[in-house]
Amino acid sequence: MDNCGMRISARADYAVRAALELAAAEDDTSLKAEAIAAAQGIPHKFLEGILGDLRRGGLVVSQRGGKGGYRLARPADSIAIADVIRVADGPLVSVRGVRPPELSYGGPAESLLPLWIAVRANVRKILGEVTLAHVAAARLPDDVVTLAEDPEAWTNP
Amino acid sequence: MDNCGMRISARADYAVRAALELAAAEDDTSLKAEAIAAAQGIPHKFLEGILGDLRRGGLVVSQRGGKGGYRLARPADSIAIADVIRVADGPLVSVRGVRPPELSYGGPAESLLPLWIAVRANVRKILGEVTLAHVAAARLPDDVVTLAEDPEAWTNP
DNA sequence: GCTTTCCCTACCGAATCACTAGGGAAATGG
DNA sequence: CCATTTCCCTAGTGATTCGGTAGGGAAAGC
Repeated sequence: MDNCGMRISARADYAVRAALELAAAEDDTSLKAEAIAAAQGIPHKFLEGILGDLRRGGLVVSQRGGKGGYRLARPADSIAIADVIRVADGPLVSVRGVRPPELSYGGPAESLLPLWIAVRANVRKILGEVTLAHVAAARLPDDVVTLAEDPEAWTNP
Repeated sequence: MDNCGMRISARADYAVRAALELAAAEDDTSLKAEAIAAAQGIPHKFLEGILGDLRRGGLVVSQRGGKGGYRLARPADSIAIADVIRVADGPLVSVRGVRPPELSYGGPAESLLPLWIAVRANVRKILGEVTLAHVAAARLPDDVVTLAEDPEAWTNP
């Protein structure tokens, strides 16, 4: 009972932070996994696996050898946070392990499906519009800033 | 890698559906756990545990014996979906198991915190304004309907 | 050929998830 | 009082996932 309705996994969090380090260093210099791990306090071998996913997902390119490392495959302003999470951790939102459109509800729960869809659409809207460049430059889009400025958004329960 | 960034657990989904059955039956008749389980296709003993949480959370009252069962402790239009999820499953949104305000990020990830806060605020806004009465009557608030009407919201990714 | 770095597979303990089992306690009906 | 019904509580369980480790192999550069 002490978990949470919706959680962002360590994988997703680490993936985004690693991508942000790459976005910040973006001037053709590539960063080594070990450097990213140190900068963000992420276990190095665990991070290697995540960076592999980002590479297989086409978000990052890698180079081996002495001057090797990772860099973004595309400009930072063309990679949304949602892209990173999806590549590292699968679909953005799911209910009981399946994606909302695959659900079917009966009786008074029938309108639950459109509700989950609305929640998902909203999460998509935010995480799909905010890019690595936005976060790395600490310049979030206006609507996101508005949401985050509300002091009530920072209170716990 | 095939999970999801944000998931709604079976507990939360079941809890909301059970509460919706109670909301629909709301004319002082109480429903037995077995009846709710059958109506929504939820494993009966599992549901009993969830109903216990709802009772301890003050959302539901119970009565034992032949004419016993469960009913809502308050009118259905005063119970938000968020209330049900929180009681059944803990905080609405968390990152790596902790709630956003307890996080601390460094370097280019510094603006990640306000981003998670904004996501959480948005989820709260929807799930906090939609009540059991809304869903049970299939009359969602206008802004939620608008979100759910967009055909793009129903496409997978 | 040597170092550096990425890359891959496998493994691990602990926790969590979704559920089940079994019985005890109260309310009702007779 | 007794039987039935229903909720209530504790404990357990198999499967999966989570977060992380270990070890070595393959390529790039000097």
